[in-house]
Amino acid sequence: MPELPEAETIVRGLRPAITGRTVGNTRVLHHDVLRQPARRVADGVRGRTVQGVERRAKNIVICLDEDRVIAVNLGMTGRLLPFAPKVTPLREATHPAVVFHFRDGASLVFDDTRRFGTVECLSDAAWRERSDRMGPEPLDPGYTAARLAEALRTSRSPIRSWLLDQRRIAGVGNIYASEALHLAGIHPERQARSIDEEGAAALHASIRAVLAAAIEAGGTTLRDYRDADGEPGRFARRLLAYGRDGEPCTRCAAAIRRIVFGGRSAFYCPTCQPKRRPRRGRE
DNA sequence: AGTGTATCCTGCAGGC
DNA sequence: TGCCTGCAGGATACAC
Repeated sequence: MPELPEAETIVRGLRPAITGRTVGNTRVLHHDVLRQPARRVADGVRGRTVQGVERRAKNIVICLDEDRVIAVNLGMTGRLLPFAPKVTPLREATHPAVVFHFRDGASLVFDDTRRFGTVECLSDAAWRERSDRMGPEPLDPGYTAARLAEALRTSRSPIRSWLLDQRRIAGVGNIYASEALHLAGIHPERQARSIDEEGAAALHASIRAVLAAAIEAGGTTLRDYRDADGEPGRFARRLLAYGRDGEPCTRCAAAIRRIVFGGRSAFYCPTCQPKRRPRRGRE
């Protein structure tokens, strides 16, 4: 569920809520969200203090002192809910999977209905290695249109699939892939390498614009997503393509279509996003 | 290097 | 009301 803007929104809310707090006991209610023994997580975080909270792609990284991080991937329905001292976290969460108790009585709950999310305790080096395998951050100032164009040049995969591949670009998921392609006027099934410099520049600008606008709006809530304060995002009503099949395109009024490939739905406007590259100049 | 399929899980909407 | 099917912001493993 949560893509880059949702993860970013959570990070911003979490940072002031947990930075400076020291972890005490950890309670694991659902072991399947861990990728390592519960003991290793509990021992790895106990006694360590939160130095900061960061985001990488769709992951939330809680940085502890003494060379440790808690890396959280929210999957489809994951939430990270901080609670103040004296609040009973298990009474507030609906599907608690892991509870981190801080020594001052505050707590942090990883709550995940479907439990596709993951929680890991890693050394800084192990996390860096993981992070190095992920593609560039689209909002990074160093991520240029030329860089995107170059990366697209050799790939035969459909651009929507390309955008979802976290090794090629970080943080884009199914919602914002559809939105960015709609804004850029590119059909989701177009081969990545068929997109020329101009198209890549449009896509680059669209990806950044839609991600930035979604962060500004606190993310997109379709059903489950909530920020660290439990609030839904406000970007859902600004979606122009995702989930709008049958509705008129806001630009040309043609009906938005839904197609399925790569096992997932893609939404696009058949006229604004032609499958063949639009011809330039005279016929 | 691609694609399709299945898997992990729960919940909700829609059809009958 | 109940039962069924299909669908869902992700990631990965597999066969072809």
